[in-house]
Amino acid sequence: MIRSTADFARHVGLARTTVSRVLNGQPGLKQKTIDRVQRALAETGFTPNAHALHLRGKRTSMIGICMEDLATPPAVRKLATLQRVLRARGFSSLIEVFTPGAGREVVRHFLSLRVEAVVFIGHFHREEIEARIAELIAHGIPHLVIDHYGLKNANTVALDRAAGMAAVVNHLLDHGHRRFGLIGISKGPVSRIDRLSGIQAALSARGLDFDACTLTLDHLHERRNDFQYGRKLAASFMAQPVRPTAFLGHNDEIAIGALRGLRDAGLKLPRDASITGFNNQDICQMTAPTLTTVDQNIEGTVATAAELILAQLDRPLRAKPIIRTIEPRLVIGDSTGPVKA
Amino acid sequence: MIRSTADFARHVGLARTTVSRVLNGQPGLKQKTIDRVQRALAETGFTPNAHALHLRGKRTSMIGICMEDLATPPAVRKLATLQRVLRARGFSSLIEVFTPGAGREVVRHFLSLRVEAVVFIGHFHREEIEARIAELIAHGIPHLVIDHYGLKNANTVALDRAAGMAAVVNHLLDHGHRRFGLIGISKGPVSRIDRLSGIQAALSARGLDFDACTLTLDHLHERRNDFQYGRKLAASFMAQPVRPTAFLGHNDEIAIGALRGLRDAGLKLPRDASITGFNNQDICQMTAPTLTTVDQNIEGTVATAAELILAQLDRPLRAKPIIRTIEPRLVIGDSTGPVKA
DNA sequence: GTTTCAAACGGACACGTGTCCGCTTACAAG
DNA sequence: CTTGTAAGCGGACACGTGTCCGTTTGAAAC
Repeated sequence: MIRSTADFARHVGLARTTVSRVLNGQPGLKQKTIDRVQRALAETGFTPNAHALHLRGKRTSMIGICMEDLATPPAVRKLATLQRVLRARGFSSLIEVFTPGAGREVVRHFLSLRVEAVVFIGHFHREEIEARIAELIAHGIPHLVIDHYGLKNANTVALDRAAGMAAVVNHLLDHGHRRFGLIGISKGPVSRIDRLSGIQAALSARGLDFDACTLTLDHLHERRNDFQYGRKLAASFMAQPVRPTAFLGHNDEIAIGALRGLRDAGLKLPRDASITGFNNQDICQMTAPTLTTVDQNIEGTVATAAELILAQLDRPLRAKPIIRTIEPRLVIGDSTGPVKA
Repeated sequence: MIRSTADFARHVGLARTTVSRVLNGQPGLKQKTIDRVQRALAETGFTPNAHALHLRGKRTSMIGICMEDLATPPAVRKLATLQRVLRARGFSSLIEVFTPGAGREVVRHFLSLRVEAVVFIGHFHREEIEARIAELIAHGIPHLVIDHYGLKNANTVALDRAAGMAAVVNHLLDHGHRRFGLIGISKGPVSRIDRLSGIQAALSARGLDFDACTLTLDHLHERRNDFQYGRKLAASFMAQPVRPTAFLGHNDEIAIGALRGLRDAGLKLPRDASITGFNNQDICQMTAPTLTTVDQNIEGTVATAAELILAQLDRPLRAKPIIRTIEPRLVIGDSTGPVKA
């Protein structure tokens, strides 16, 4: 078994140094010798040990990617896109799921492998990820966070979810809606570009009061962010004495669940109610009616992210964190329409 | 910047060898010294260079994973599950998309990184993947193929799709159906465990003729395996003089597309027609009616795959390929029912 | 002050690689 | 046959690590 250039050179019948010079394209070699080595290379499939190369000073060309999870379609699409972009630039992707509490091990592992940068995709436990980022900075390793906006000292690329929700709300306001049901959009700690702040901004821009215009029933069911949760919430809304004319879903699954819940209650959409999702997943086109939603512009997000990461590789570490906001795009489907007269 | 145990030892004020002995838990050290090193370790976050460790003889604990694509939900679920299982066993996952023509580079890259095994997930260009597997065998690297059944000399774990389709067909036969429309299930080269062979087997087991009982219109539209394709196919079926009473979808998306197409044409399901999918994705529970489908048992598949891969690591390479077949499970939804009287 | 011994030190080596550099070939020109 | 030179040979080194082993240190015991 050929395990080293020494083995390989023996196999070809040349000195190790000569083979090495061929492999690295150095001059002063007879064409015949070069051909001989190339042929043996193709035959045996020998590949120099990447670890030894790195030890000698070669860059690892590895990028660590920490995923919040590998279950939600938008997260996976970001990962897939990022992997493709990085691969095209000659980098390989080391992927780990950043489970709460195991973050330290994940980042240590990346550090021990001397990755050139670490990308985080998703939303994380704030203190934990900030500690990891601080660790990376201390080691001089570039990092980038996709999605989780508002972290201290973190280079971030995040969708302007507020703008997305504002577009949705404006679209519905234009259709005459004034009472909004929030499906899975809870009130809590909010950053500048979160969904809730976008709703608030859009409403107050038209002189409407947020609390008067919106209704949330999230406390009635265990929060799950999926189809069944949306369905249950819709049923609960139907049981209310006065119900909203439009429903804002936290994501597409939950919106489709709510859509189903409303139809179960006998409503025709968009005649009797409007409903919107978020993310523009494939399923938005599979429902009847098709779902009005917000496209994340994942291509743009990842392109920006890749650019930022790669730009950091050869330069010294920046002191000031880089923040980029991605503009979403409203995708109008058949699930929204004029408010019922 | 601390880049080596030498740097780190200098930082702590100890000899490199002493630090190394602490890191590797050797005896004969004063507790005070151990504590001093541990503390500095926690403070600086120093991690020994994994590449140097491997050069010294330590295993890489890396597994290469070749994906056919990262876009289809079942493939991603397999990846996510496999990654989780491997991580739990202390292995990290190096993921690459195996684009046609680039297979050689991907495998070479894995070899240069001295991965301990390579897993392929999906269906690939037959000759290319067989060449890659031969290359891996020649290098003494264990491999495993998930899904692509029938490859020469390949260790394989694959779903028995024939059994899945047979279960579906039997379910429909029990409901009195005798005319089946194939939605995206084309006749072509077929392996023993492919969907088509399952349909054929189930029909002939009841003395029915395959060609008389099935109808395919795949030639009418460009093959795409998605929602829109299913929808178009359903419309085409509706235009036929005699139409099937049951439709067999190649996957869930296509089935849901067909379901939509049939409803567009005014049919009520399952009263006027039955329809089935394949894969048991989340969306099967989101449609009205819910979709009868076939569950892949991804957990079982991946558990088997992981077990096989890990079992190969410490033993010498087997001469005979290992083949495991996974039994699917019929999931009955509301999209199938008795044939219209 | 002397002895004793645990504990730390530090030089060496191997792992696989690329590169430098002095040495040995072999072949062609004279 | 002598000389010149291009081409290949092979020893050495560094990279970061763990481990072996002989040497030094320092504090406790006497």
